[in-house]
Amino acid sequence: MTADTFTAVLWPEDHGPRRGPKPALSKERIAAEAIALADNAGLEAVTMQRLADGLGCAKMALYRHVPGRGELIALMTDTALGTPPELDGDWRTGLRQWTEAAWRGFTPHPWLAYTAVGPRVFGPNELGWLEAALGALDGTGLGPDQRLDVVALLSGHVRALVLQAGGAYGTTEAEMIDANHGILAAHGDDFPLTVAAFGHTGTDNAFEFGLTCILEGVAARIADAG
Amino acid sequence: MTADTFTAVLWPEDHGPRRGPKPALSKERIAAEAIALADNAGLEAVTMQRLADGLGCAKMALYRHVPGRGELIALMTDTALGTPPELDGDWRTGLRQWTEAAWRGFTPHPWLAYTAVGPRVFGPNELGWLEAALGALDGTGLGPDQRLDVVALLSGHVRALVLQAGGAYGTTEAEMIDANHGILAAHGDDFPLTVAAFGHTGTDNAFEFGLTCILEGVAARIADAG
DNA sequence: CAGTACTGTGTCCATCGTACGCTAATTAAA
DNA sequence: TTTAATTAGCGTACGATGGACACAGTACTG
Repeated sequence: MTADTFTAVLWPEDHGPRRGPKPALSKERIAAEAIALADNAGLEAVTMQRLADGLGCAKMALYRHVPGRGELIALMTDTALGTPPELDGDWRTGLRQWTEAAWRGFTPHPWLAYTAVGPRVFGPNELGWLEAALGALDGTGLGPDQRLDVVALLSGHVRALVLQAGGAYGTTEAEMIDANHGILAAHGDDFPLTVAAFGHTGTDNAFEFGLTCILEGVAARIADAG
Repeated sequence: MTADTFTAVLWPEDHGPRRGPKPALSKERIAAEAIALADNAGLEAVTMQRLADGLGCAKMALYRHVPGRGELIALMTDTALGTPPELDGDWRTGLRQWTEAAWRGFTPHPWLAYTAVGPRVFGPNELGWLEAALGALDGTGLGPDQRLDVVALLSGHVRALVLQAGGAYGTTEAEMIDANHGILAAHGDDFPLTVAAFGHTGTDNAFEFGLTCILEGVAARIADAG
């Protein structure tokens, strides 16, 4: 019931010639403006009013093109994901390319980590990304379930890193870091290992570390299966 | 500035004897009721009004104990996380215990996957979980940054699995699955591998698969470092 | 007993998503 | 060419939300 409206927005059908006035708005324009808004001011800044202001139209005009806010966010999400990358090489280099492309794609749109998550209706771009990753795993001895697990593992890693690097919008990331430093200064005796871990300046590449770990583990499973 | 209020809620200071009327409410009661509400009806059902109704008080009474909704959610989060587990054995069995305990802890509170994420002010329980995981990694040759990376990897895996298993609250998970089946039925020609992957009934244990992959990869890095 | 600090409450407000009906524009049918 | 059907954008209105603020009563302190 509600899911139908998501499908309608994400998979538009080509209607014939329409009758009324020429539309001044379009799903594409709305999505582009909403994405820009979310990139600049965070997802919670994407309100119907602000969106309409940015587009120079009335708030209610948006509802002619998008049934509601949820569907709008789904549309933003699939649009911002963009078209999937072309992969080459064996499964390992292919998956590495895939994950790095996803990382590059997510970085300018940190809010994707909140919207491209959980049970949801897939859009064409998202399905394309999934298909590309499964293509890299084709020919390995992994079963269908396990291939999906691997994709979930890699996309989960990208999301986690985006969240870690990104920052909450309500309060600044620097504020949070300050607050946590203050907490550790006050209660650090109870958490010595944590204090020690945060004491060192983080110079390593968390994305690379996690990606290598995952691919190493997947290689072991492929070796098992083969 | 805003982060201060989070610290104040999560790390309460012991004030001396207070003067006014005996409080009928407490942070603990509020948190418990809010957690129950979120477990039953989803995080977005946790509204100040409903929370007050459940507690039998006026909406504004809540603000005497919790400065705002954000801080309330932070409090719910740290409370629902509970106390960290005791680990034994080598790093590998310790981390496995840790991750399985987190998985068991998250399952009754799927909304944790949305709240225990991103830059945020840590509460005592959350720091305790972190300390426990770092304890398991103590003695391995990994550097401080890499230890934090491992913990992020494991907690990210738990979150991803909770989201996958849980379900969106707005629309039923079954609805979403139906919608996606319809989409694949209509546009499946463009995504043959995806169709094939979803065609098989998922009998595997995604949590176990991912956990094993990650631990295998971490073992390789520890071997490198050692 | 006075004063003071604190809890719970009622009222009020800006903002949010969105339902509904009107108007004007455009094309299909007569 | 007229007329009817359909559609885009808009204005108004409504319920729900988070929260500011002032006021009441209550308990401890002097």
